[in-house]
Parts: sequence; C-alpha cells; structure tokens
Amino acid sequence: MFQLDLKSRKTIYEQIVDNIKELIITGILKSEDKLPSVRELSKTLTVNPNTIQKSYKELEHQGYIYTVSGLGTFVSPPREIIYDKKNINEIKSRIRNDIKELLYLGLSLDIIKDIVNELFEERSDWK
Amino acid sequence: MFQLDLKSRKTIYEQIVDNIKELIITGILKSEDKLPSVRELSKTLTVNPNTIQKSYKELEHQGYIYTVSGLGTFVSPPREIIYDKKNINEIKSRIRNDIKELLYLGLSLDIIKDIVNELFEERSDWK
Amino acid sequence: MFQLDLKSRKTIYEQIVDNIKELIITGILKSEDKLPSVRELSKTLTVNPNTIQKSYKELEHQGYIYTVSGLGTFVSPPREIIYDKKNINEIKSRIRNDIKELLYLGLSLDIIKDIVNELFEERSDWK
Amino acid sequence: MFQLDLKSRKTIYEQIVDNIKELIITGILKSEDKLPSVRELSKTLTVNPNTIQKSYKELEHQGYIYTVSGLGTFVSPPREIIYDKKNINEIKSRIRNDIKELLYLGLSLDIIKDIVNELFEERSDWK
DNA sequence: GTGGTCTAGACCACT
DNA sequence: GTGGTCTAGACCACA
Repeated sequence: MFQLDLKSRKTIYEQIVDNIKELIITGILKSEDKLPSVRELSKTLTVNPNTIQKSYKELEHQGYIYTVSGLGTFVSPPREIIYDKKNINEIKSRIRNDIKELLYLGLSLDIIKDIVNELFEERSDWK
Repeated sequence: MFQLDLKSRKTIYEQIVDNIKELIITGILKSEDKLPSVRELSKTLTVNPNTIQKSYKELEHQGYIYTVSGLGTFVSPPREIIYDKKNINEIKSRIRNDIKELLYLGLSLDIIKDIVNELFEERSDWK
Repeated sequence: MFQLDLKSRKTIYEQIVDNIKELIITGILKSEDKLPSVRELSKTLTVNPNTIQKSYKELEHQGYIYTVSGLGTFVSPPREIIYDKKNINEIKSRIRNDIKELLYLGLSLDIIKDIVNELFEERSDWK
Repeated sequence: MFQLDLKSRKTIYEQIVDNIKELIITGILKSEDKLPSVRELSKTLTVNPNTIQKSYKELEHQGYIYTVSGLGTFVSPPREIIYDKKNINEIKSRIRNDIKELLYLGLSLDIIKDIVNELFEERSDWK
C-alpha cells in the first residue's frame, strides 16, 4: 500500500494520514472502497494498532473516510470533503513565505518558478 | 519586535525561529545587526531564557545568525547562509506538501497554479 | 557503555557526543542499533535527561543517529551521514590545528610526519 | 599583525593566544621582540583590554612570552618552551580519532593521506 | 554585560 | 514507555 519513513521528522501517525489521503486524492482508493482493518494494516506496516486507530480517527474527522462498526472503514464519497477558505489562505501564506526564503537564499524568481513547475509536473499525470 | 501566539500549535521556540527568520529575510534585520540578548528577549516575550537560547542555536545552525560569546548574537551576511541543496530541497518539499494539501481540499491543479502565479506577481516588482 | 571524565575540560554533553560518535565509528554501535533511551542513559551516567537529549540532538544534527519520537533513537545507516565538504573541512581544520600545536611543542615537521605515518600504519591493515 | 574571526566558535581570547603563538613559531616574532602593549593591541583589534590581558597571561603561563613590569612584554628565548610527552600523546590521539572519522565518512586511506599531506605543504615553506 | 552548560522537575504527544 | 518542550534557577567563562 505504502511505506513509512522512520527517519522522517513526521510522526508515524501523520505519515499514515498523509499517505492514505494521497491514495484517496489520486483515486487509487475510490469512493466506498474498504480500507484494511486496523489490525491488518498494523501488521503490514509493523506499527502499533493504536497508531493506526488514531490515524483512521483523524481521517474520519477530516471527512475522508467513515466507519461502520462491525463492517469496517470505507472511503467517503468526494462531496463530503471539507472545503475551507480560511485553510486555503493559511497554506497560501506558507507558500508565500517559502518563496521569500528561496529568494533570500539567492535564487532568482525564474529559477523558483522552474522549481515550482517541476512540482506541478509531478502531479500533472493524475488529475 | 514580534508577538507569540500561544494558541498556535507551533512550539514557542519554533515561532521564535520563524519570526526572526522572517525579519531577516524581509530585511528588517540587516547583516551584522545585533539581536536582542537572550535575557532581554526572554523578558520582553516572557519566555524562559533557555527557550530563547534554543531558538538562537537553531537559527545559528541554519546559518542565519552567528554568536560571539560574551558579546552577543548577530545577523550573518547573506552569502554565508548555507546555500546548498539540502536547504533548498527542504523548502521544495514543504511546497510540495502544501500543493498536496490544496489538492486534498478539492482545488484543481489549474486553480492552484493560478494561486501560485498570484504569489509570483506579488514579488515580480521588487526583484 | 562509556564513562564520563568529570575532570575533563570538555563539557558533559560534548563528552557524550564524542563517546557515542566513537562507538559508531568503530562499529561497536551498528546501523539501526537502538541507543539507550534518554532517561535510561541519564540514569546510568547520573546526568540530567536534558543534557542527554542535547547530546542526542547534536548527534542527529551531525547525521549519526535518527530519532523516532515515541520509539527511540537509532544509529543511521552509514551512507546517510552527511558527506559534504563542510564536515570534511571541519575535521581537516582540526588536524591543521593539531599539527600547529605539535609545532608549538617544538617538534620538527619531519618528526610530525613520522607520527602521522605511524597512525596511518595502524589502519592500513583493516581497510 | 593578525585578524580576528568573530564568526569562529573560538573565543576571542583563544584566537589571540593562537595567533601570537603562530607568529612566534613561524619566527615572525623573534626572541626578545617586544609585543604591543595591552592598550595598543586592544585598540588595533578593537577588543576589550581585559581580553588582551588575559591572552598575554595565558601565553606567559605557557612560557612563550614574559613580562617586565614598566617595560613591556617580550618573546621568550626558544629553550623555555615546554616540551611535554603527555601532551604530544593527547594530540596524537586526537588526530587518530579524526582519521577514524574521515574513514567512517567514506574516504579512502589514500585520499586522507593526500589531505594530510596538503596540510604539511601549507607549512613546508617556513620550517 | 554576554552566551553556554547543567540540574530538577513538570507536562505533552505519540507508540 | 518514548522523545520534545518548557520553566526556574544556578553557575561558569569571556568581554
């Protein structure tokens, strides 16, 4: 399904959340698909079940998945994903700061644009 | 100088690092300017001196400031800031994550491109 | 594991850094080995946990170890150690200073060369 | 005479001691030469007189210079420089560790030898 | 006055 | 249990 990077500064639980989000966004996991059970994923990732549990709860909270007790956990239909203007502005502001920092490091605007376009390329195939 | 946001999820020391970095990047703090002493900033922010020192060490580590023991802490000249792939890749990776998050939020790639281009417009006049 | 020398002019945290580095370099601590937890080492050395943590952070910073919060601290695989000019130049500069000091002590350049060659002999068999 | 590097991690007083030592070793300052007065050097280096004072005391303690009150400070004749076997072994051991570290960083013995020889070249002209 | 180290002890999030 | 942050307060060396 995906791999964890223990050396990353990200928490394991954050990585799981991000990875599953990514799988949903990219369409690898589709609406109403069943996610692996907590125990199952716990085994395949060799990670404490509590950690998986917590990740699922977070994803549920964010609207990406839902749980039917006794049946399992499933991917939510797309419409339920939260669309939040405040949130978008926060992210925009973070990107603004990163651009500033790159400029400060001596990169030219053109080079920075290239870098960002590179990032867009990474995504351009699947959406 | 700046204010801390106690409600933020960021740790105090991270906030201090980010704020000072911002002051340096925007040119409000210039090369060879003296930063407030550990104790001084500690008082004005009502934060423990150890926490300030940790922030200063992190900034020093990142190459933004340097320290003369017994004299104080100063802003590094811009060229000395570590201009290496590691640093740039870190920022690149931050932007990558932000783009992902925008996608999670349901924005299309084209809209995100527009947003980023907007940010570039903001800068195109002053560099 | 190792012992601290309270008489040394080196600070405690420097001694810890140097000792652990030595254990890693000599291969006594191998890649992916778990280091003692902060609290554990704190007890065995009868040193404050903060001091241990500072040492661990410094080692992480230098690329010798990595940390998984909640799990523990581990030895990095060798390739990941920051192999860059900065690191090597630092060591080079240390050796330069040592050569200077030997000259201060009245040794001639030739005698110093002999001493260094002796050190190379020690290694020539095992690498 | 020489320049201080404020960005260095070395203390100012250490730098002064090292620099003057170097001048004596290289023969630029010769036996019985008069050193600048504390006040004078204080001005030319724009450094606190106490710092100069302390440096001179350290150099006197190590046998490199001597003071005649009312007259000034002078370079000691060469024979008085302390020759200390214990000290030499300590330095040797430091170099051994540095070589180990370079090996660990992935450099081959031959490359390390080249590096060290480079350092010897730096000195080969003046002794 | 400056930064640097260290201790003791508390609290938090993650596993 | 693990590491990470933070406070309070002490002591040191250097300028």
